[in-house]
Amino acid sequence: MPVTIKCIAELAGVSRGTVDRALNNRGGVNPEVEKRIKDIAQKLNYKPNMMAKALANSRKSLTIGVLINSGGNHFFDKVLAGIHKARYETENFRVNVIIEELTGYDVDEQVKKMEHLMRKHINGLVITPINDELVANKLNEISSRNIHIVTLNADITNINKLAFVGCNYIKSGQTAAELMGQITHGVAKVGVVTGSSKMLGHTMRTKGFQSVLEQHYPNIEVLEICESFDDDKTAYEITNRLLHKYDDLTALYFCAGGIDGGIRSVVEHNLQGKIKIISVDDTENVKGYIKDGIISLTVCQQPFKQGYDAIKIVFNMLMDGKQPPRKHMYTQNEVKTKYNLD
Amino acid sequence: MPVTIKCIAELAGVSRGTVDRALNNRGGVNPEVEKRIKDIAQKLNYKPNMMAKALANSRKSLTIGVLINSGGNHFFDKVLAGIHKARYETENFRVNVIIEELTGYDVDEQVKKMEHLMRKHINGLVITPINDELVANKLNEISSRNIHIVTLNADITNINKLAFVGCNYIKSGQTAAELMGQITHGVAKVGVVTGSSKMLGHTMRTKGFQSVLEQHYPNIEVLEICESFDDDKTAYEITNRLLHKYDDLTALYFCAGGIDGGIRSVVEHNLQGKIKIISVDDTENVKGYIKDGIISLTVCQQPFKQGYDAIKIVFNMLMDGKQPPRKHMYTQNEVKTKYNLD
DNA sequence: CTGAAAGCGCTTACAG
DNA sequence: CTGAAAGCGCTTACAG
Repeated sequence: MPVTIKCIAELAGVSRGTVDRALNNRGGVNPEVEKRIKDIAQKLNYKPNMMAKALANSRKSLTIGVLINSGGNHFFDKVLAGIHKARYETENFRVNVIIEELTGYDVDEQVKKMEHLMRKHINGLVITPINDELVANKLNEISSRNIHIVTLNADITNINKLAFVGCNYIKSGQTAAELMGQITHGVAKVGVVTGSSKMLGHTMRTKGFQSVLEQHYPNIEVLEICESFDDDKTAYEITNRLLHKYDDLTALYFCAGGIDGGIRSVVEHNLQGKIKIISVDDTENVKGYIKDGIISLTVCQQPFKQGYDAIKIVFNMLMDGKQPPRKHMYTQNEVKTKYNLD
Repeated sequence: MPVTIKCIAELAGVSRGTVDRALNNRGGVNPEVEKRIKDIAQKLNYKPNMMAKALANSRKSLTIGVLINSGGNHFFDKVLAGIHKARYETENFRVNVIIEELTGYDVDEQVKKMEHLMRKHINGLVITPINDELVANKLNEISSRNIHIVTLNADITNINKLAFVGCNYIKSGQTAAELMGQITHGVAKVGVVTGSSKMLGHTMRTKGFQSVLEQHYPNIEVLEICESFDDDKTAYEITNRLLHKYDDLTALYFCAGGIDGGIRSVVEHNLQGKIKIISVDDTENVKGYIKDGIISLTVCQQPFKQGYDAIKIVFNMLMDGKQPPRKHMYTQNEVKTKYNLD
């Protein structure tokens, strides 16, 4: 028979309302009484019943806004699926989740959409922010209005947020480097195709990749690091250029969007299976390349979990005032190859 | 404003009690009325409020028994942690989780403990079964008494169960083989140290391992497959024997318990870093070997999630009669190397 | 076969 | 500063 607010009320000789006010620091309780109540709760190891809390709270309704750069980017399909699952689960609590999708990385547009969400009176915001000062300023303005912010998949510095949920980009790059070392026996010349130096995550991945090579694999040389801007056409052209320029190139690391374009170039040069390729994420196309033996392995980041957890973190804060356990909630860097793709 | 039982009651012109009885097939409702109610619910897309259901149901109390072969086996530490987390979360619903630990694989003892749990009037059972006929018979007897069974980490055939939660052992072995192929450039002589041919999972791992080598890596030869019975001392002796017998051995696959013993032998022969080693799971010791570069990589199986999900599946069945989505709930085969250990 | 009422544990507007 | 009461949505023993 678990301890309830009723037990505590009886032991403290007060009403249940007072116990509630004391335990939840709602104010307006005689300090001595409050202390007595808290002591009793402590002693009995009181643990509030979440279901009952939720039910009682369901008279108010909350809304969480989501602003996500998922337009035209299939990586985000699974992130969105995770968001939808969390949305479904939290419906019972009268929380609305409104999703705004964005294509590309236009700062003004992102800020505009943030303002749009504000007008809908959101109580929490999940966002894939562009790492830009204008965005940071707007986010700080939002957070100053007591709206809880979680950055999802991409992070931004100097803002007041509840948490970041996403990939540990450094470790992602390090893991790729370590495996590159292992599958090449430590001897290779690598071309790196990244996204954009303006994306914090992309930069960290290449840094992690290089640092491990420098420390542990002196005979792996990074020939060049090029930017695809997450675009297939650009990635195709870059890869073409790399393959022409370096005829001793033996490996490629695709660590951002545009993988399809890069692979097209490799196949057109009839180099599939001849150069070692490591990539990130496991979109349907990447899975196909792995099955075909074109890509050796890919380092993934649990996109579904990212979407799901981001919503749940805001939700927990809104419902119970519970902070997430850490500011940086990293997902696993999952290495996938032919036989553990799903 | 979500649809509630109250809305439906009003529209159907009956009481809320009747709606409840109809929607949950509790019987004793006029068939025509029942149909009318169900039609309305359908039309309004009624979705019961889980919190309210849970609260109302919390007057009955349920108990889930756990019988787990975790004695003296650190692999199960995380499985147990997952079980404890689920136990904590389900406490609010008045479900008791009682855990019985078992050391070793004695059939009689396992059956005895099952009977012991039966006397505590469990409503569900989570078990790591020994694949033995006596155990199967007892499990079928238990399931015939309407107790829901989930097999955890180890499976058993021919029993009536809700689900199996655990590793996809075949894919675990296949993944190891594929990576062995990649890190040896397809040329190696491998010694395999497995657990016991009587453990379904161990057998499947070695099968998966061999099948991929046969199909895709003709120049990797499996020298011998030996059984450690999950014991460090035995694994140590086996590995010693392998290293003496085959002086052309270039790789080892440790795919069950006893890894510490095997590694001790490798180190005593001063072969660390010289032969490629792939293992399973990520106990603290294994993590150390990976950091030291003795083990190249390890294929893990999300033990925490296994424990957590097993309890949750029984719980969902008990609370809402919800079947798990699949009979075989496989966890990810996670490949871990130096930089993505956690 | 059906309804009215009490209850699960917590919250809150209202009255004092 | 505090209590009594109604309410969140669902369930169930009881009476008819």
